[in-house]
Amino acid sequence: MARKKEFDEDALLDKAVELFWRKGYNGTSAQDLVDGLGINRSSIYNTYTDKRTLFKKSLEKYQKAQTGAMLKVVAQADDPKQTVKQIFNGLIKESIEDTLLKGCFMVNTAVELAGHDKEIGDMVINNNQSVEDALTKLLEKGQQSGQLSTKSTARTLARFIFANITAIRVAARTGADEKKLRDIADVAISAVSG
Amino acid sequence: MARKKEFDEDALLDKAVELFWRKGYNGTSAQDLVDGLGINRSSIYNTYTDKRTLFKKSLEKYQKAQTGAMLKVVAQADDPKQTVKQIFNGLIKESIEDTLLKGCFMVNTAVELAGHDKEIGDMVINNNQSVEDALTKLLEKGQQSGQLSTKSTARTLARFIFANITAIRVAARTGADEKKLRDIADVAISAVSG
DNA sequence: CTCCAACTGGAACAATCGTTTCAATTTAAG
DNA sequence: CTTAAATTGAAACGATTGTTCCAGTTGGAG
Repeated sequence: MARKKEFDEDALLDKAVELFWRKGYNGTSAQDLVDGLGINRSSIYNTYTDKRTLFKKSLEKYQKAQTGAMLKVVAQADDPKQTVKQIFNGLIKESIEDTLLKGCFMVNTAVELAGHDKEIGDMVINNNQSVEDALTKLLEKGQQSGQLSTKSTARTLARFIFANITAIRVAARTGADEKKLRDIADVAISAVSG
Repeated sequence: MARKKEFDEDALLDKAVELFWRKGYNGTSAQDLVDGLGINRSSIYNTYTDKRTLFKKSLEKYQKAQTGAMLKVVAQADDPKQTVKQIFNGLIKESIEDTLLKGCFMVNTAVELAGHDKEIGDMVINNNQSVEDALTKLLEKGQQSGQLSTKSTARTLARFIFANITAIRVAARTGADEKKLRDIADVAISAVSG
């Protein structure tokens, strides 16, 4: 047999996520990847085929982590209204700690590529649908327990909550301060409350 | 004296806006500009200095048009709640007619560049502030007439409305259908209603 | 020790990037 | 008609793009 793989593909992918997340697909050059991943140009190409493939794998990894966390939160939620609040609190905390103004990798990709790259656009759409579905389940529970507003369907409320999450992440990318993000979250939360 | 300017700089800028809006700064090449503007490479450079300057002028033109329209709507508003509804209706109409999935030039730029180009980031921040201010005035009027909720300050509500406008434009860029956009707008409107 | 694959370093690829330059042409004003 | 500025076409710039290739080196399994 032969030599073992020296680098941890998974850790490498994390670095790629970081780069693409911060500077986007077009903004990240092959040289940026060589510098940022810390492995040789050749190794990048024979491990990940090409830049676009690496980008797709990075986005996929990010989305699995993100949707995974969301599904976990929803599954464990015994107090849906409190869970919604926690989701926003976590988001705001992340955002104000995000000094590099990365925002959300999925939102950034949606804006940069979804319009002219069908395959990547579909990844974004599928992710959005997963999150919307998870939020719908969460809000349904809250409606059944009388905690949340029943003036709209759970799905409608889920789309609204998802929209406000998106908006907060866009605002974070422009460096909006905590107060602005808090305002958005507060009104959004009260809108879905009974 | 000498020859007159042959092309209409303003009409040319509109074409540049269109290009940058659709494909972003990094996604639009000098060649795209030559093809899209329909004038010579040399003419582009001696009229607009360089690509980045042309981009800034394009963004500036877009923002003047956008903020101008918003200020006009707010100034003429005698029924603030109805005006908010009209803003969302117009937005949704624009979005579903936006078959090229352009979204909003300002939002796209915020996501692509605001994080790593300070000067352009400031243009985005200033624009956002103008829109927020205009919306604040509008919502104040509605609060005074008892039409709109006074559970939050007008500025807080304005930030919330602005956030939902942003979210709708991001969603539009991924090709979201009218129903999804409508859901967001409806809950947002009811959230600011008394 | 040998073998073979993983990996490295670096050169090189053609293509495209943004930009500059220049001679030729067009057009309006004097 | 002359003059001068506006505009064009095309070539060329060096830099960087994404990608490939290959000759070495490394290191674990047989």
